[in-house]
Amino acid sequence: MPELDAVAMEEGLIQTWGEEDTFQQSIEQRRGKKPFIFLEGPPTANGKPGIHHVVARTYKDLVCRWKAMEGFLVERKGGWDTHGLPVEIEVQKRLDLMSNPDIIEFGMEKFNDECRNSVWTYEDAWRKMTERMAFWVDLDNPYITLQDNYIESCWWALGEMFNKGLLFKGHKVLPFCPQTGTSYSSHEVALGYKEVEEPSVYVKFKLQNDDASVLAWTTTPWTLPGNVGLAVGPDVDYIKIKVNADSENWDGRGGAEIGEEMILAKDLFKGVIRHHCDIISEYKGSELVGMEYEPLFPGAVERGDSTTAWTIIEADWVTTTDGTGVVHTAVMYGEDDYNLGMAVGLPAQHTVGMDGSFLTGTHSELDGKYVKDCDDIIINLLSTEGKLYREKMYVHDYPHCWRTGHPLLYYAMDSWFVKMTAVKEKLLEFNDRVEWAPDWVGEGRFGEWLRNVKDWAISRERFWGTPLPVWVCVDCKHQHCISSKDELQTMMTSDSEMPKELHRPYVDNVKLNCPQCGENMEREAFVMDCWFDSGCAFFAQWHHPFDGGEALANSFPVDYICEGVDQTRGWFYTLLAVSTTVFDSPAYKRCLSLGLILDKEGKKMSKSKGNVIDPWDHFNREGADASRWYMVSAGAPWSPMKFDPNGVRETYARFFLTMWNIYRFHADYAALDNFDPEQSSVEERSLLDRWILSKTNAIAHEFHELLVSWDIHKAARVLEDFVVDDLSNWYVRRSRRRLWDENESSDKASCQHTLHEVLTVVSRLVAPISPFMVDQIHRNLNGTSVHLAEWPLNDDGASLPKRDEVLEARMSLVRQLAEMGRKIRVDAKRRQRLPCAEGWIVGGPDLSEMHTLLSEELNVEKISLEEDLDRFQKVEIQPNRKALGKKVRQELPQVLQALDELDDHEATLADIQAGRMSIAGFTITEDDVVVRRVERMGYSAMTIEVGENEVMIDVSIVLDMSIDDALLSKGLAREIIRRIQSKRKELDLEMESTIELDIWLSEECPELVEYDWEHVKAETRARTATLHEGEGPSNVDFFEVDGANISFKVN
RNA sequence: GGGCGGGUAGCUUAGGUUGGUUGGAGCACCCGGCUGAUAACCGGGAGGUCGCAGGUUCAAAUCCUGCCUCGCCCA
Repeated sequence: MPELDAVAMEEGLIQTWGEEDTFQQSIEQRRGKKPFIFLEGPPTANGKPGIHHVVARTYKDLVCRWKAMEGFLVERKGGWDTHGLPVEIEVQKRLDLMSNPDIIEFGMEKFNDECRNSVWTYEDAWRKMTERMAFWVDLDNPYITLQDNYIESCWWALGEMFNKGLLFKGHKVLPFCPQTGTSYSSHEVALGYKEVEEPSVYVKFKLQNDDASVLAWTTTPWTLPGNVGLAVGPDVDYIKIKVNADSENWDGRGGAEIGEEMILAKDLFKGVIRHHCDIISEYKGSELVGMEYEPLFPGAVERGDSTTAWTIIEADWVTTTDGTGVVHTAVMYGEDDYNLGMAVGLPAQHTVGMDGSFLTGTHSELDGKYVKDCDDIIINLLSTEGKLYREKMYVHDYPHCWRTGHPLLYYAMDSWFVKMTAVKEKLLEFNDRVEWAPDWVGEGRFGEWLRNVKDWAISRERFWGTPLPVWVCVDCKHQHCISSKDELQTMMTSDSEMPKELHRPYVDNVKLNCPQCGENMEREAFVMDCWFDSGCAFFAQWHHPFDGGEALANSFPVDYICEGVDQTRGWFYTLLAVSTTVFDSPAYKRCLSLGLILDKEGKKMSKSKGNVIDPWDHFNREGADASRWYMVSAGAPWSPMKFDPNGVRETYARFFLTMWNIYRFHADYAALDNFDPEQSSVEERSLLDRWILSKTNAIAHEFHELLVSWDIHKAARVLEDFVVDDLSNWYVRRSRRRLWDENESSDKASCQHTLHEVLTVVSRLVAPISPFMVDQIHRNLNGTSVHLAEWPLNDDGASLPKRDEVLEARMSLVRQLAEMGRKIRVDAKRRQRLPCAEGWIVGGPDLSEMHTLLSEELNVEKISLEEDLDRFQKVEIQPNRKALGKKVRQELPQVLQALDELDDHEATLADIQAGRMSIAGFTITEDDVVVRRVERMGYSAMTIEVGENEVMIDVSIVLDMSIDDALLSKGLAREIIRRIQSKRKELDLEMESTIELDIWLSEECPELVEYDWEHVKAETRARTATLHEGEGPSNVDFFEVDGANISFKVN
């Protein structure tokens, strides 16, 4: 058996899987079985795959593999997300196209071609990563969001929403750059914050039926012509002041006459008003509501049918942290403003065009000018009209265009919405049906989001995406939403052509005949939010409803999705949004939400920080098995994971190497003995075998239960501990001698069968998480791939070996006693190789069957059960704090101290039993104390408490530390054996080859008796052996024990 | 500002719902031991204000309140 090269083994298996098409087989062999539907959240292949993608794909894969082994039909269709802003930005950067007009000039067709190509930049890298990490998914027949079929399904879904009256056109206030003609996502906005100093103004709004003015503050004077309302907090306190004297130090324009009256928030008045004045009355904000004021720029905005325009209105978000407690409201230039305006019916009219300059008719001095150049003009206008109280320079962070550096304007853009607020109750109800892991993401984070659901703005003023299939009549404004290619064909005008594909600019050229008036209809020039695309994945992947009706019927709602927690408001939401509005159903039954991946310092991984981990570093070093196992066992799936590269190394060394060596131990001897599990059978298993088989049963059940409850990390840890601690460090360690036996023995066969069985079960349990090494092991043991095998729990564990809990408990005790024995030896400075003559177990259950195990482990000649408890043990009384605390409460410290000061525990126990014991006025009963039997001083011994709950027993182990010649001889033999064995290993001898041995014992050596010498010869496979007295020649190996020199030579 | 989650040894973490003996592991470090499956393993040592401050209690890592801090999402 060659040394382990995990990477080579994994690469070899990938090839094997490719050749025998194991993935396809694993599906085909379960054809006809109940399906388990996994939906792949489509990645975008225009970014390089990173370690976080490996994490997500591991969780996706392991659940699918597990379910497949459970007997489900688990088809796994791949998918690619190919639309969206990041794609366009990438291309824009490369081609230096700064703005939408630039793109149009460059040519939309060419631009979209570039986008289409750019989408596949890293497809190969994704494929390689996917294959190398063994994520089994069908990448040869994936769904792709840019394909016409996919788009047609999305159109159909939008058509359904339109027909249900859920689609409407409104405005959305977005950060907008007039220079590039582009609105920005929050991500892009974050790129361009700059600290700037700008004029802010306190403006007097003269009331209609009152002498006073209301004072409002704004940092964007250019929005003042658009003012149509003043917002106050209903519970905020406001005051009316009257100027009674001039200000002593005035800076800049503006001012106030003596006798002038102004209204503002009480809390802010001191910081705002520079004049001497009297407070003449106080109001709650709610009392001001409804008061009318004079428009600042008459005629800039048409009143229309609004009854609330230029009045005071209430808004609960108004605070007194800055300004005047009165918020100037220009409906089209702020999100709060817009929402408030819609709620109370303010006119929604622009005063600024999309080029960033004032519209004609705003004001003669402003019309046609770029708004940011008008601050000064506006301030002057206000000042000369007596409408300015103060100006003040203001420093703040303001978002700027990350390309041009110009300030962004918050601007109400035309936008199409899905009326999610209309289906809020449904969303909540459907969400309740989803099994979330962890549950708090569903109830908390996601539930919170749904309870505050907003209408979904689904249109984007972009080029590369699913075109919005809404056409509007140029004449009668009738709207129509196209639901299919056929419908498009039927409705388009005779001079339109069917688009060559369902993208811009081709669809833009199609005109429809208006069913209302017969005029032409033109498409609304938007593309859809790419989240809409992916939200349609569960049916669009089958081209529903045009094809694959059956595929959908069998696969909806899907059983399982799994993505990062950042998808809560992304994909998790859009799937539910689409399924609720279109299908009146949840989209998925189970959702595993994964934590973010951080570097080992807990920082987010990002290219700029340079702390991104390349998965290939680990694939090529420890392999994909260790990488996957590490990621899964490092913490709960939903916890943020600090990725420590060293952890992968540890996982490899501790778990995989150990597992491989267990396998190799079995395989080496199986090969020597021509072991065949089919041919031979075994009547009776030894105690050790029955124990590890019982543990295997227990661990398989536990592992399964933990997977079911999504505690995947705990499952992995439990299994790892079993393999390392139970299987390797106890079962195999204590079984080595059994397989060394060269004769056929039933005990050896029992051991081989046991290892074969246990390794088979372990392989199957590990397979979903780390699919490589265990497949190799399973193939070698059973001749078939583990991925085609049955899950060990499929028959509720009936095929697993028998459980024997009594045996498990006893073995657990023996192992604890072994540990104690080793500790005793260290304390007594007794070398492990020097045997002890005798050992005693005091108390506890009958472990006589296991005495041999223990004596071998502890190198004790003989272990026996000591019946006379008092020989090595004494009674000790300890407080039962729980019982005593309830009884004596605050007297507990005294009682504890009194108990601690007892010296004759034996007598005290008698008193307690007789009811004669009392402390601080409390009678101490047997329930108040724990009676323990612990080792007596002066013995090399240790005691442990074993049992459960009520029945606790003390068990001690005692070792005899005396030395005699027989022991010394045995110890010497063992020293010699160990040196020669390591020499054999050093010489790289075959296990079965024999040697010629010479030993020289110096005078100081204890006598090596004949029996032990024979033992040396047998153990070291010495063909000839000679024992010399005195110092050995200088050219041979030599070592020292207890001051005596021993030399030896191996040929 | 709001919601959710975290903060335990140098590092990674268990425990926390049910308050009760000395807060468990692994890695790394030191000492010792063992070894013909093992790159391992076993025993010991050192390393902890269980984020901080209050509170409840005879008793708090655990329950309560406030704060600090990190992460994500939202505003």
